[in-house]
Amino acid sequence: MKKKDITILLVDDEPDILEIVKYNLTTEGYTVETAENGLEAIDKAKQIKPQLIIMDVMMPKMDGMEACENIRNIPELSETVITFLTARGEDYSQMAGFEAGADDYITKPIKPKVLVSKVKALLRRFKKEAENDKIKLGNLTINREEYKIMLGKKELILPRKEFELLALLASKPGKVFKREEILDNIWGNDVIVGGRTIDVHIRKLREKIGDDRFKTVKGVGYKFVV
Amino acid sequence: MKKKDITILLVDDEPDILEIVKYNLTTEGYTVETAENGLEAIDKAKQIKPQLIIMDVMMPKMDGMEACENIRNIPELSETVITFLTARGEDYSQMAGFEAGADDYITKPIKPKVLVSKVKALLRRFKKEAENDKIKLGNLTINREEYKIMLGKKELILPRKEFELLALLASKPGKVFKREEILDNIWGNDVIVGGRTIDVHIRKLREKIGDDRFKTVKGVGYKFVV
DNA sequence: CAATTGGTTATAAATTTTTTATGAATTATA
DNA sequence: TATAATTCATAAAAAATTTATAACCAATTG
Repeated sequence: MKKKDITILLVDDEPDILEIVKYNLTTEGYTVETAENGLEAIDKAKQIKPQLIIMDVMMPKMDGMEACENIRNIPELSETVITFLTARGEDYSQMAGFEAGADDYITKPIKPKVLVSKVKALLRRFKKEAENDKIKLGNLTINREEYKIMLGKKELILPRKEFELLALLASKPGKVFKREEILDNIWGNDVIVGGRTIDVHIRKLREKIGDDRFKTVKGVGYKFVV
Repeated sequence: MKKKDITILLVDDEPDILEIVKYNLTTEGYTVETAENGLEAIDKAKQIKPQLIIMDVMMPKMDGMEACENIRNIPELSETVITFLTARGEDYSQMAGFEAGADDYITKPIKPKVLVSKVKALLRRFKKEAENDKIKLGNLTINREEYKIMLGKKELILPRKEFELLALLASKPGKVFKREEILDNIWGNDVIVGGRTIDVHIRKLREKIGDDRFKTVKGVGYKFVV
């Protein structure tokens, strides 16, 4: 499952919060839907079957708690993770919230990074499904679960960075991944590495997987070809 | 959109910070404007419509927070990304800033490389616009994602400049692109190249794609014909 | 501490890009 | 029309950029 296919339902009565949280999650690549109160949330949840619901506790019409209980009773949403937005210190709501079936809390005021990493953590189990997917390309199989590569009959164990790089390039054979793109995906955009780091990893992959599978597009990046 | 067309508004009351950050971003190729307080920032933002505003939180006359709120209320700047400069550990500012409509934070002390990569990340969504599309013209297909050309059944890999030139001309078949226009688009306004550079690239394209596809309009420029 | 991994650096190699020089084509002009 | 002046085409050389690779170092792991 790609990030884009992960839908998050965001419920809050303050448009400002909706906007900024939605922005941050959308930027991360998730699909985000919004609702402004509990009733609307239940409706939307039924429709879009989100993987995650982020919901304010206090809302007009129907508060988060009540909505949560309702949603928990909908069988097709049993897999959905529900997390509450709550003002820091509102301990009582947490207790009550857990009884209502919430999985986690995010405290206000919201910090973008905390929010995003929390969401990622909560969605990990959904991503795992995707990660378990084996990528098969000709005689090459990338098995994420066991972190190994099958090259024909031969089994290869790659170090993490090499594995990730291969997995990235192989996730879209033919596509040229720009250096910047590779760095963002595998190193993260805060990590600074020298200009030759990618080359070195590519070389190692070429040694192990085969020289001809990795094409250099000079001035642009690299691509994996089948 | 080329980097040069991306304008960043930098707001800080310390001239040292302005200078060093401006230097780093200018070196990267961005156009950088500066302001020294919130009031000036709002003025300038209206004028130059920057894609990104990097603003100190604490400033005289009007602090970053207030300026941020103001800017967020200007419709034509709704797409502008705002990020704060904040001393590490100033958590309180993050909370408040988030509510004021900030998108991200950069913590002081500023590390140039981190700054630059962060800026790149923030601007990514603007750049993404023009990136992913195939141009099809008769038996010629320009595939930007894979950085390759299909000429009938034949696959061609062009060097970057040639690829960009072809993509530019082919983006409007029939239109005559003036030399100046080509230079602006592919080399950028401030890169100075000799008078024969374009010709040479055209010749290479003619060799690879076909002599008759590129028409010379003497005294004006070149056009691509189908 | 030995082995592995992730990363850097220096240098070589490859390729791309630009310039240069010369001739051809076109346009302007006497 | 002949001549001069522009402008472009082309091949080849030169310069600049970008990548490949080996060797090395630091951090981590067991």
